[in-house]
Amino acid sequence: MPELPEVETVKNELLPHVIGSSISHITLLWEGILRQPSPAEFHRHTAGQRVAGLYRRGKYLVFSLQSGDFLILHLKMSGSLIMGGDSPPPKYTRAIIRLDNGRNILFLDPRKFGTMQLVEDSVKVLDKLGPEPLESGFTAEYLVKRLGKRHAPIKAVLLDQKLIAGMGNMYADEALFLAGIHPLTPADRLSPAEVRRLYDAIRQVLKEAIAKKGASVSNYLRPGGQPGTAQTSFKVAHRGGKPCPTCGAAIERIPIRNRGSYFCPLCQPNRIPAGQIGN
DNA sequence: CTATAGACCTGACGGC
DNA sequence: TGCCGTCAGGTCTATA
Repeated sequence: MPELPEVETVKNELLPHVIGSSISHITLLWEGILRQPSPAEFHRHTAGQRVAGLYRRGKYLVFSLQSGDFLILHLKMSGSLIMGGDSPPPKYTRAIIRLDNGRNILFLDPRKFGTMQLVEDSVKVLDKLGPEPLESGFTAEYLVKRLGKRHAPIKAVLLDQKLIAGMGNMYADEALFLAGIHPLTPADRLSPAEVRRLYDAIRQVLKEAIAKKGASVSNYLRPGGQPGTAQTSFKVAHRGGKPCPTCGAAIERIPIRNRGSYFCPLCQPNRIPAGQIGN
């Protein structure tokens, strides 16, 4: 699942292929991928445009075009961007960004959740996101302040993109494990010391995952077609029933907000009195 | 403002 | 062999 480290890797590895080259045409094999504008407008405003910059914001990938427009992509759960040539596109290819250097960027997405949109102003799409967790706007003080106002389970709150841009299910589980915090703990019941531990854990988990080029647990592949390796060092995420690397206890999986949450019942003890569980 | 459920999608996998 | 339920889960919208 592409989260911050995966999108960061895609951006880094796509960068040398796109900067300075121009889009000759974007083929939409499944029109539903396009949010806005209409396909006709979209083609008219992307054809011939030079790519001036490529950025990541949260889990969004942003191409800034010579015209001043922004092409904004989101891979959601099953999307990946793969560099290709002229051979027939593989199954699940939903769009092809054709560049004038002969290279193609294939947008693969089996589950059709991914999106693409062209906007004049990126603010409307990106401004609702909270701070980047690896940049200076994200501080322990900020996290203490914001978590103190939220009573929902910390796991659910960590996934709120208005709080931390780019956090996703896998890395939220890993960060909570590293900080020794049970995922159901109400956010406003964490002590400042615990929030500081969580702050450090979030940044550590994301940095390590970027160094390993992201995690390939299902569909995610890097632009060159290679998998990332961050999943090999997961302690709890997607490891239900397997032994905790610290204490050996079986990793548990519980649904929180309809999302699988993996944790170690011994290393992340539940401090909620019986009867109060049941969000 | 916060919180939560449902919708959007399709494939892999396990049980019978 | 096939059928069914579960799991994967980011974000938007509606509702309280």
